[in-house]
Amino acid sequence: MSEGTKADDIALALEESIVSGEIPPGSVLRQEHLSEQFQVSRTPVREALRRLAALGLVTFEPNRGVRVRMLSRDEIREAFLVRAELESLATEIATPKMGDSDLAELKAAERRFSELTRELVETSHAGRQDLELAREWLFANHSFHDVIYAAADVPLIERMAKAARRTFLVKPFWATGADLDDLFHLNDGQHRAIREAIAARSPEGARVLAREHVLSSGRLLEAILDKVAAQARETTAIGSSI
Amino acid sequence: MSEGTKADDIALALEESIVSGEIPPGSVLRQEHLSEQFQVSRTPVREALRRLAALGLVTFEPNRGVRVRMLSRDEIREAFLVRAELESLATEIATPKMGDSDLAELKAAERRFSELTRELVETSHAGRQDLELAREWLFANHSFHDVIYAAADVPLIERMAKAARRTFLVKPFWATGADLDDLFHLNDGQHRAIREAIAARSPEGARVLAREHVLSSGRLLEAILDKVAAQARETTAIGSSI
DNA sequence: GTGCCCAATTTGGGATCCAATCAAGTACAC
DNA sequence: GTGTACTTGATTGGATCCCAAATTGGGCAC
Repeated sequence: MSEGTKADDIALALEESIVSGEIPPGSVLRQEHLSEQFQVSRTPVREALRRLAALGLVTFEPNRGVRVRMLSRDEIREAFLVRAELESLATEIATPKMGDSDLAELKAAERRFSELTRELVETSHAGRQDLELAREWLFANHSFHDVIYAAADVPLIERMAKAARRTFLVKPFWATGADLDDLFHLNDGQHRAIREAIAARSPEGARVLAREHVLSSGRLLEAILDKVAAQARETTAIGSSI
Repeated sequence: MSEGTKADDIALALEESIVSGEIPPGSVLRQEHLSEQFQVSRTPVREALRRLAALGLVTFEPNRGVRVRMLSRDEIREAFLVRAELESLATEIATPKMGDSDLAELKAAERRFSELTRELVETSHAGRQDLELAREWLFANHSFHDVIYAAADVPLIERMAKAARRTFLVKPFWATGADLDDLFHLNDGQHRAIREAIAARSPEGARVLAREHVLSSGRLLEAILDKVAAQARETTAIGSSI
């Protein structure tokens, strides 16, 4: 439809669904079901799944099916380690290359992210769970970093960093609470620091800040996962007492 | 045959052929031809190709075919930048984790690589072109680094670094000559320096050395490519005068 | 030489079909 | 009741045949 082959379209659509949490980790993807859903035969579906498998988003379990990968805590931490490394490199490379318009774009992305962070925290305090807001928030975060990738203009880094970034699932992000506000706002503030270092033409400074920022994002995600896990345990406990 | 599905087997076989230079960059892979070659139908062949495409080894050109990617100088340089970054991280992580047996293994790999480097340089001086030797040499180089990856025990880093490493094609490596000996032996010596830093339990030192080593490997490869290009120009000039 | 049209390939994809495999249930022995 | 073997149903991996659309490489007129 949009562009290229059906297999590509399906792969992209599935990728979106998986990253956004619409299809939860651990699910088994039935070929026939997908072929109905996308109104195609099994052939392009299977090709799309092969692609996702190569990207590490799903795993083939021969004769049993394709399962959406479930990442362990270790794997998530590793993904942030890798991202920290790649992103600091990208930032270093991008710094001397960024013109005024790039910096303006960066500032706009920073501002949008700030707003959404505030919204997300408020919504969360109000006890609501807004998946769409969480998705936008995550998207805004990515946008900020994408400006840097685009300026660095090293496709391989961008590809790999984005691959590592797919561990950053949307789903848990409505599950915040007062005790995480600091982490959220820290995360937010770091964007500004990075931008200022870039504007000050300090590749080394920007590099160090970018690294620290990604690692700190990782700690935020881990804190959120802990919280979700704790909530799940609580729910289970209540459930079992009924 | 070996393990898993046919699509996986084919993908692995093709990957080997491409990296080893048996299938040169720029070739178009015909589905029917491959299905005859591997004695299977087009179905698993196409799935294998999708996987290779996701790994970045080939590109789908809709309705025209699948082409083995041809990397530009820029892309090759970028791949080494990324590898330098990932490898220095892996080395830092691996350093405190490596036991005596790991260090022994590393030393063995280092020694084997030294021998093959000597052989490769000698063979090259004698004017012979031994593709099999070049392949072994490259394999020995990879083995050294693989010991470190294994010790670091971070699968994501390993996967990504190996993806970046596939730019390191075997083919040009018989094309050495006297003026590259220094680079070859420098490269060789750096392995020793890295191992010694690891043995001295200096993660930061090992990290810096690993980074410098990969970047220097990149310079070696670029020098080789220049040489090959120069030879090709020469050959063309002679050819055109006939 | 340039432009245009046609035929041959080749791909993307659909529709069927089948063997191997696995999950789950069932029967059976103990 | 528990453990084991058998049967069954669902699903996958793959083969085979099919066809429309796109690309390519001429040939042919001009």
